[in-house]
Amino acid sequence: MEHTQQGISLAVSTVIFALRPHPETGLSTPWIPLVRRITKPYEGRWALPGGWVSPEESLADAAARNLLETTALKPAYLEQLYAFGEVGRSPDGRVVSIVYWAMVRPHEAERAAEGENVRWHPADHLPKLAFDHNAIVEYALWRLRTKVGYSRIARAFLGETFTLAELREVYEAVLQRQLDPANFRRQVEGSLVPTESRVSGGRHRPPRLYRHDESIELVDNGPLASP
Amino acid sequence: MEHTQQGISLAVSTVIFALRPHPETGLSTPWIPLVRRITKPYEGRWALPGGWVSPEESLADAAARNLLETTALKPAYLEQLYAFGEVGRSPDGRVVSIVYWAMVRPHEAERAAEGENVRWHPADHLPKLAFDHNAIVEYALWRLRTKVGYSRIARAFLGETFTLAELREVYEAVLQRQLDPANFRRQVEGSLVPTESRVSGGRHRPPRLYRHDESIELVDNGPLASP
DNA sequence: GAAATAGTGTCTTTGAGACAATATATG
DNA sequence: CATATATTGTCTCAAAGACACTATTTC
Repeated sequence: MEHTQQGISLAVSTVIFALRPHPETGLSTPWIPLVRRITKPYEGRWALPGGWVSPEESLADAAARNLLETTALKPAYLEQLYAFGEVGRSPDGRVVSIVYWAMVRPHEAERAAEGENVRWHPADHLPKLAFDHNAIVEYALWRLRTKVGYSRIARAFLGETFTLAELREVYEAVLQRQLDPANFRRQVEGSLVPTESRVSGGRHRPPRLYRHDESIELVDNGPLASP
Repeated sequence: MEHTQQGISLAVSTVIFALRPHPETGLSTPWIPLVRRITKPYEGRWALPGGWVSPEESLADAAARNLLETTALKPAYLEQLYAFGEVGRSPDGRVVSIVYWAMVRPHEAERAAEGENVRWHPADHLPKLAFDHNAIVEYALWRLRTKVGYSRIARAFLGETFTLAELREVYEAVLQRQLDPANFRRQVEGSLVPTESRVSGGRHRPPRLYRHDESIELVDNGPLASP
């Protein structure tokens, strides 16, 4: 195990969210990729993707690199969640984990390397994970739901253009409740740019496509970022 | 310098807030204690109190211990702020700092050990600090102001009992604007327990004393805390 | 035209805030 | 009683939500 001269190891892990249909209800719901541990503490258990921080990379870079290496995913949004450093959280030495959380677009999520040791799970129905990772995912879910309520990050789950129905379905998937289409439109319309395109093909009035207002930053660069 | 086997040092620092009169306006405003650096990187500069994390203590314990050692203060509220880990933030090796922020009561703040190398400063008018500490204080101030708006932490600046005017002055000091006494009363009254005591002595109608609703937790135990 | 969703209009409720009015202490 | 703050009352405005209604496409 790598560790500091202090005898403390510094790790980075990431809770990666993508939206997929729920296995039972079929409704869109958050999923996360987990990695099966192949080394000693908690061997065989599912865990959050992560690894050690190297001296030449920032914490966010370490999170992004690790995410790419273990799942081949590039996140549309990445934000620091919390630093977990309780003494007994790893049975095998002292580990402080800086945990990030991320959102990936559905097209990106399909490319995710899935296999024997990497698999997606519905975030609200996880097996018993290694370390304190169950509690960490709970907290990340809480942060996702809270932040969707007061910011515009929900659109990180979508592509370049989208209909209001698609955006509403993202909110419904995250918040796990139905939203009124009429009221929803009024709430988000001001921060969206309408395009001239519409989506035809459905057996109903074709909806307009919208685009993100580019003046709104999607990536969280942390408190030190200059605006 | 202590550092990990990874070659990364793990530090803890704390932004400690107490309310005192502003040197110019005389109005109550947030102050923070700073420590003068007596060792090489940024020697002579003011910096946030902090130190290295030892393997036997949690991050929050390390913050509280360090706070006690350098300023002799016990916080009424302590919460993790952010983990700062940019590569170049210390000119002398790689340092990752887990930063906490704290609130202390006025009675406690008076006991603070002040001297040549420890001094209180108004948080909105600081000298050029060591490392990235100016930006960190900015962020802590932002967190304090934001959180006062949607939670009940403001009362961590007060003692056991207090009048509504005293509580309102805390909000006014943090938010830096006047609040209507009538509307303020209605907003906070539901979460306070009225006592039978009143404060006499002023040349006006004596105000009632209130107490915290004990069912509301003041200390932030982090996302892993079981409720 | 039937079905289905897109999109608009309107009413109610709720909370924040401005501000007037009344209450009760001290000197 | 004058003064000063405590405390209550009332009005306005804005946002959220419920829900009726109109629009436009495919089949």
